[in-house]
Amino acid sequence: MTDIDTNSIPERKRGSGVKMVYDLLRDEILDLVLPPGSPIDEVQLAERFKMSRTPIREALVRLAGEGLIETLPNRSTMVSNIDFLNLNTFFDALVLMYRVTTRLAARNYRPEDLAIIRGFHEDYAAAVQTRDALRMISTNAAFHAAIADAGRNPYFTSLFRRLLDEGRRILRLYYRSYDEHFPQRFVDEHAEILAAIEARDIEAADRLGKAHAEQIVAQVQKLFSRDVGIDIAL
Amino acid sequence: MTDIDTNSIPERKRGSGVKMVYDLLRDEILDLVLPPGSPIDEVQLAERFKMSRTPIREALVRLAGEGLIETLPNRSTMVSNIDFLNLNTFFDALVLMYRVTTRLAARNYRPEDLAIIRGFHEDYAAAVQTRDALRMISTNAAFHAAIADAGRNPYFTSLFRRLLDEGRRILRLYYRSYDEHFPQRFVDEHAEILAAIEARDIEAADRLGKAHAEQIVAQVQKLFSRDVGIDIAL
DNA sequence: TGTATTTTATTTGTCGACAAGAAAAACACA
DNA sequence: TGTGTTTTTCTTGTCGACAAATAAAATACA
Repeated sequence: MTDIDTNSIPERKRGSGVKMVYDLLRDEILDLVLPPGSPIDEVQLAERFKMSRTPIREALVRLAGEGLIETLPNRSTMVSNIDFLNLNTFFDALVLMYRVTTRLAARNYRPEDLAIIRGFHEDYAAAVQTRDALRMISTNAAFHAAIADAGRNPYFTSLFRRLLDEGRRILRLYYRSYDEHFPQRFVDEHAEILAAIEARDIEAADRLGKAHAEQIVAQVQKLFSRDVGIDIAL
Repeated sequence: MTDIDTNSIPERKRGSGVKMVYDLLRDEILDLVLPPGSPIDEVQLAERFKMSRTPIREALVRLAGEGLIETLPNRSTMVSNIDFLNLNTFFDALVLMYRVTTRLAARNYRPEDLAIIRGFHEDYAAAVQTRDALRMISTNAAFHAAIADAGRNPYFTSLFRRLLDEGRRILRLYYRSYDEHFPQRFVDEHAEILAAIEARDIEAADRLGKAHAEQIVAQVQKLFSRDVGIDIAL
C-alpha cells in the first residue's frame, strides 16, 4: 500500500498519451516550430515521449486526417507544405466562413457565449499591447473560433477551425522576426463585431465580419507581395 | 521460382489493408448497412478481414476523424448517430455549399471536368429510370462532388463531401422500403445546372444550385415530418 | 571515371501478446 | 427479495518484435 511509485516517473494515464502527442505536435506545426517539410520520425517521437510507436502512430494518423502532415506510403512522413500558389482559394473560404459564422453567432448566441468571446477579445487586446506576436495570432484565432461556436453549426465550425489553423501558420510566417504593426485597428474591429453580435444585428455582423476578413487578407497579401521569394524558401 | 503462392490466398499487399477496411466500413455506414448506433468490434473485424487489430484500428481512427463513428474511451465504439434535432444546421450548410461549389465550378472548370460531371449525370438519370434508390443516392452525391472538384477549392470541397456523405445516410433512411418518386425533376435540374456551368454563367449556376438544394431539403423535410417517430427508432 | 548491380541500412506496416479499465455477473448479507 | 460488494469477463490501449519496402551505400564491371 505504501510503496506505490517506488522509483518511477513514467506513471502516465491510459488514454492520455495519444492526446498529448497530438496536441503538442499540432501546436508545434501551427507555430512553425516544425516548419513545412520537416520530417516526422516515429521512433524519435517514441523515445522523446517514452512510449511505444503505437500511440505515436495514432496521433499521426489524426494529424494526417486534418491535412497537417503528409504521409508517403512506406517512406517518410513530413509536415504539410503551405500552398502559396493557391492562397486565393484559402482566402475565399476564409472570408466566407468569417461572414457565415459571425452572422450565425448574432442569431444563435446564448448569454454564456458572450463571456467566453469577450475573454478572448481581452486576451487579444493584451497581446497587441505587449506586442507578443505569437500570442496575437493564437488569441485572434481563439476569438473567432469562439464566435463560430456561438453560431452553433458544427459543420461550419469545423471548416472554420481548419482555416484558422492554416491561418496561424501563414501569419506566423510574417510576424516572425519583424514585429509588424498588428494594428490596433483589429482590436477595434473585434469590439465592433462583438457589439453587433450582442445586439443580434445579423446584417451588421455579416458586414463587419466580411470587412474584417478582407482587412486581414489584404494585409497578408501586402506582406506576401513584398517578399515574393518566400515561397521558394519553403 | 515456380512455387509462389503454393497454398495461400492471403497474399495481400502491404499498405492495402487499411484502405480496404476504411472504404468498406465507410460504404456500409453511408448505405446504412451499419445503422447509427451499431457497435464496431475490433476483434470481429480483424477476424473478418483476416488481419491484425492494428490496421483495423487505423481505419477506425480515420473514420472517427470524419465523424462517422464515435469512440467511448476504454469502452465501445459505434456508428455515429444522425442528429435529427439539428437537421436545420445540416440543411443550412448544405444549401450554402451547393451554391458556392456550383458557382465556383462555373468560374473555374476546365474542359476535362465536364466529361466527368456529365458521366455522373447520366449515371444518375439511368438510376432514376430504373428506380434504383441506392444508386440514385450515390450517383447524385457523386455528381455534385464532381462539380465541387471542378470549382477547385479544396476547403469547400472537403466540407461539401462530408455533407454529401451525411446526406447519403439521411436519404437512405427514406428511400429504403418505399421506392419514392425521386423525381424526374431532379434530373432536369441537374441538366440545367450543368448547362449553366458550361456557359460559365456564375449567377445562374448559383441560383440553380440554391433552388436545387432547397428542393431536396424541402422534400426531406416533408418526408421527415410525415413520420416523426423515426427519430425514436434510432 | 561512369554506370549497373548487389548489399546494407533505415523506416514503415503488421503482428501476437499482455495489462488496464469498465461493464456484467456472481456473490454476500440483510 | 433487494442492495452493496466482489469477481469475472470482455474490450480497448500499449508494447516489443519482426517483416516488407524503399533509399543509401558499396561493389563490380566497362
